[in-house]
Amino acid sequence: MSQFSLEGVFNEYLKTDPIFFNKQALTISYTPSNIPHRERQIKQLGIILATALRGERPSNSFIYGSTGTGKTLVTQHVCNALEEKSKQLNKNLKILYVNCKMKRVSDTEYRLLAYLCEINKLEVPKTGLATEQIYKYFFDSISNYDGVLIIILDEIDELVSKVGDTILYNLTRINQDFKKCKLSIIGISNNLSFSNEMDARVKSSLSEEELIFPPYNAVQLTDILKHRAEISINKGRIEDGVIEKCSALSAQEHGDARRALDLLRVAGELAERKNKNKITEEDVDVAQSKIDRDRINDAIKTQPKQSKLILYTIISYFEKDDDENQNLLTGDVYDKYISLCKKIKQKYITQRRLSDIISELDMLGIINAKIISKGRYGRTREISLAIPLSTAFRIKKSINQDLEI
DNA sequence: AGTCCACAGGAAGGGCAGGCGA
DNA sequence: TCGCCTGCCCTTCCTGTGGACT
Repeated sequence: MSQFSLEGVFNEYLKTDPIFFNKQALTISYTPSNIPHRERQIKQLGIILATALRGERPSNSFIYGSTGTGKTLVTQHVCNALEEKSKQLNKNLKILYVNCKMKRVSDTEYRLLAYLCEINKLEVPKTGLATEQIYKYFFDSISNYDGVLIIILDEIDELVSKVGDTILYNLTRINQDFKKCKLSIIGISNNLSFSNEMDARVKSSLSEEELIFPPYNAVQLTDILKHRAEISINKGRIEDGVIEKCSALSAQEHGDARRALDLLRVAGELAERKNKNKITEEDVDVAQSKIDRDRINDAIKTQPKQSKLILYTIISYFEKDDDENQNLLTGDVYDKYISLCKKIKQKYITQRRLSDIISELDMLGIINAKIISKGRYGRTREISLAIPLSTAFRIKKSINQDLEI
């Protein structure tokens, strides 16, 4: 067996001329000192929250905008500044930030409250208590707090779709029940039509102020990327057109700045690994497919066994390149899925459940499931793959290894 | 205009795993 | 260990629906 030397790998790496000098600046966790093209929103939110500096309750606000439009960044930026200022003025201000999408942290009423307790420095069990009890703990913890409390609920649409709006209703009641604590809620949502899904009372008390974050266009994205590249990538290491390409690709995807930053970062990493002098447009292309692949792989890894089996069934169907070109319908998937389960001696689920799983796979962007009506022959979903065949085959292979089909 | 197909998808609840306090 | 709680995955039962067919 040939002995390969890690020492060699490390030395080789250290010999290369690094492309980045501060890669952190190209990640979402980085908060830049200035946020281009969001001046209006920063000012608007600043005006709303400034009332906290006089010890008054800021209006509840709702922030809308699709992914990567700077909602979270702007909110955190304004809140940080507010916190700083309130310290100078010796005012009581507490800001609790929760990302409602984080699995196992805040995707249920109980977990959200437990998390709020936790970041409010109150220890509660992660599970085991009645939800009422956890409400009591949280309310007790803030009932005597004399000051302004701002709760930021990021991805609030996820929360409401999973657990309903009861929790929001209960939170908005705090101001009536407690005299000292002045609570303001900032809801951040990717879904523009989301507020229509809420109870009218919750909606009216939550949306006292509304801010809209429009998607960035390609020119604005270029601007943002140039600014970030300056503080993260060594001079002269980006080929002309790379930043523009990242911007253009991301502008197509609803003006998502996060995506643009990821593209540039991953392209840089790829170029660095190949020991290239400059990041090229070709690296951006490779980065694009790598990001898609990683996203899908991560999504599939966390899926339950039955989801994997169903996805396996669907991919197997498209693998056969017979010229029938027939559409795959829910009923077909179910039949094929049942025979697969019988073949490998697995328990199988009902069609009702399968229907839900197909919806989930659709939402994950792995398949397209369009509802169609075939008139006399019923109403069903037409299923196709939303990912390249090559990626699908790779996924199938990994499910195969995982489940030993 | 009415029928009927093949589902979609809502509602309610079961069973199990896992965590907690007593 | 037991009882209680939540989360997750699932089933059962049900109503709703778009459009080809009669």
